[in-house]
Amino acid sequence: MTTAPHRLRADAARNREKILRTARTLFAARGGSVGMDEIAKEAGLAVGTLYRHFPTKADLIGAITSELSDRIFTALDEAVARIDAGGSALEELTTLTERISTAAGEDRTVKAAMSNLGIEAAPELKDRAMAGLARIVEAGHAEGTLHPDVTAADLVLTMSTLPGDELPEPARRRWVTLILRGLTHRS
Amino acid sequence: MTTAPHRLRADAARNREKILRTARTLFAARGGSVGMDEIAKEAGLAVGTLYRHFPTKADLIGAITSELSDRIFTALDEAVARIDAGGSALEELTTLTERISTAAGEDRTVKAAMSNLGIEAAPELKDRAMAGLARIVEAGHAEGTLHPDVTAADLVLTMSTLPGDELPEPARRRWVTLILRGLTHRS
DNA sequence: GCCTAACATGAATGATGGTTCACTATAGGT
DNA sequence: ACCTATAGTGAACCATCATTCATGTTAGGC
Repeated sequence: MTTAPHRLRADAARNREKILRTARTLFAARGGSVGMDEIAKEAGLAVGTLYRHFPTKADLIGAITSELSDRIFTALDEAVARIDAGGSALEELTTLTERISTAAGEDRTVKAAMSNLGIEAAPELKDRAMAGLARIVEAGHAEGTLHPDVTAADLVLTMSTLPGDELPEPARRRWVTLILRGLTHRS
Repeated sequence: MTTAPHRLRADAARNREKILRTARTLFAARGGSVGMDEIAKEAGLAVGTLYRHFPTKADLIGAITSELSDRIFTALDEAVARIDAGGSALEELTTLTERISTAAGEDRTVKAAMSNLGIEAAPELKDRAMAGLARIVEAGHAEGTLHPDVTAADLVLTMSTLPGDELPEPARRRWVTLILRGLTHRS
């Protein structure tokens, strides 16, 4: 993709990892409002070093958000795979929603990424999400467990409005229950 | 309540209103991130004047949020009154949710106030909300239109997670439909 | 062991935004 | 008309941040 001709020097590679690890933790706990200075200090480095690796704060956030997207899409793909292998769509949807809800409660980056999906996410990401969710919706309709008029867009809506750490865990759990009730077919 | 011995001078009263009017509009459109300088300029006043009336930005936001709470509680009380007068709980809940959803989409202060209800709102406010919503829940159970295990806390959850202007109007409408489906009794 | 391209450092810069205050203006009672 | 308590003004102050850059350090090829 990028030209990337140079192998990183050993110390540089080490520092890069330290930065990513630290930023992951701080962003998870307190969101994108943590300062670059604090990230650097916490990583035991100077700000300048941080900027050598990530020319902009947006770049740093982007790198971390990107890692995250991978993990989330993996979970989605696995759910779809299990459904294709004969698994229950309702069960997979439930588990997936619960997992993302928990993650959104524990990591503000997850919450932010999810909120973004609903609105200004790169079309590329949104399309990939829609594609996976569409498979789940299809299977749910075939199963008769999903309300007939529910669409993939509804699931995007569901995922993107999942509450974050502003709500305590029990409330988040309850929330998932209520939402899924609205999506599933009346028995 | 407060000692409030002094009548405001005419020009001061006029300016106070100008400030509130302007702040209402700006906060509605862009949230609490609008600067004090901008509010003052837009109101045709100097910042110092703004600070004479509201010693702190938090005070200004508080004043506006407070006005808002009144309007929202009025809507809630009216809904309860109509139910007491024999109206349908389901219908009132639907209308109330739709109204608040629309308001949250058009006014960021509403959205913020609602989000706050879920978490760090003054117990006084939360209690008042719970009381009104409890009446609706009761009536809904009696009617058989609300899912038996739904509680007032669930309605607080519903109201406090209503999406704001990050979602377009149709998505907000759809969202209300889905949520209400999760709350109402399976027919 | 030397040398230098890579890398790290952290004080300084510039932008933003809340808040203050010494000074000026005026409403409204006399 | 006059006086003064009230009110208004806006430049300046300060804290917070992202970002830069002149200077010092070091990994790793020779």
